[in-house]
Amino acid sequence: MSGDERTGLRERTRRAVRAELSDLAVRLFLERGYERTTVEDIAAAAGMSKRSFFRYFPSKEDAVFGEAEDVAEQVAEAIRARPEGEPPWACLCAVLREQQEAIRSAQPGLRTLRLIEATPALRARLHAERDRMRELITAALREHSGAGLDAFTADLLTGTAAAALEAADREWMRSDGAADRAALLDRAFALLSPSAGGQGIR
Amino acid sequence: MSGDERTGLRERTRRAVRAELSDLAVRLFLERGYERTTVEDIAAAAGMSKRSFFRYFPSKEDAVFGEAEDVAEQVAEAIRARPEGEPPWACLCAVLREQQEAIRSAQPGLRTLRLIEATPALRARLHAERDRMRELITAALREHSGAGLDAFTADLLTGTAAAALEAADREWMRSDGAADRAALLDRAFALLSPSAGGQGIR
DNA sequence: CCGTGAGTGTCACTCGGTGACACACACGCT
DNA sequence: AGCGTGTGTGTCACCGAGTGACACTCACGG
Repeated sequence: MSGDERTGLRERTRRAVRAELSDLAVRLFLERGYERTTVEDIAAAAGMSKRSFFRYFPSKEDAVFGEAEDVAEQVAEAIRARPEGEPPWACLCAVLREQQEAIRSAQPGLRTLRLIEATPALRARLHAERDRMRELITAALREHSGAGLDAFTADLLTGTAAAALEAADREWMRSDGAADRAALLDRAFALLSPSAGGQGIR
Repeated sequence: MSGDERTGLRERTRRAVRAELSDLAVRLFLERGYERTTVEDIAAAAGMSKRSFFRYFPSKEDAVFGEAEDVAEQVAEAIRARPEGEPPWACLCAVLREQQEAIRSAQPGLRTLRLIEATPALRARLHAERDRMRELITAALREHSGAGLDAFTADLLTGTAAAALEAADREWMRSDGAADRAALLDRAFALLSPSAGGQGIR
């Protein structure tokens, strides 16, 4: 190897091209729509061949989702680090509250989110991503809570937590990004835990 | 028109071919996997051309999902028919309990469900379907509950209900179809409504 | 017997995605 | 200097899901 200060030259240029390509792709999708923009359009606009596009992204969708660092691993880790004997729902709430910044920074911004929302293929992809994460988190939660937590209840718990996150996200989008996401998440959890004194979900 | 007893001859034969084709497709998918089975394989096995397959189903996926009658419309109707002033969560629980037979008879059976579970493309499609239904139901719920129910809470409610249904379904699949789905759904709702006396989710 | 229309096969095409090959360029080595 | 070698690239050929267009063939009613 040669002059690889920090992260290596090749890796750096590759990342730069990827980012530029992703940016370009999203811009074109927003202008002309996802379906009406072909991979060849993007490649041509970037001055490369279709084949080269696929050397940067395994699929057209991936140009939108870009990196999507695996925040699920981090959340799972945080769950395992929780005090033993803590009730699973409290554990989930606490971790999601703690990690919400990390979760969101790993997700697309408002304008990209709108694009995804409006495009069936991208929505499907987002769902798949979230499903994968939920599975990891469910496993971590069961590991944390021992034999007292059956698979059924664990599914229900993570499913409910996902609903809270999603409702908060949707409300945030409705407000054009103006709403306080942390406060929304708190509100969602409060509604789901009527014991806390609120009027709850009922 | 000619001899159209009941539903019309053409319509009947069309339905019959569709059903046969769908059956054949699912069988092939289970044998050789969804991705490794081409539309041409299915068409050939059914003695028709690829083009004709697409005259019966708009896409390969649709051969699996078949009819999927719109049960969401029915559920929305049931929500609107509920007594005025009923709290939204109670309304949701009651309607989903009442309609669960209808909901399930409109959904694929165990073996098809497993196929879907194992195939990313089909999972995505199922999610999309469920999303569409959830939107209809959310709208109906807001209509039923008047101005007291904001969009955020409505999203949270239907999202949570969806989590209950999904958890019940997953447990049912885990039990190879042996579990009592109605009882599972009741358990899920009970866990989500700790006020009822159970230990709840916390 | 003749029209009409629905169902079909065939062909050509688009678009996402993959494999194979050849070329160019930058590096490290002797 | 010349030589490999690895990495990025373009090109070409291909597959599979869909779509559009056109021609054919039956079964039907007139």
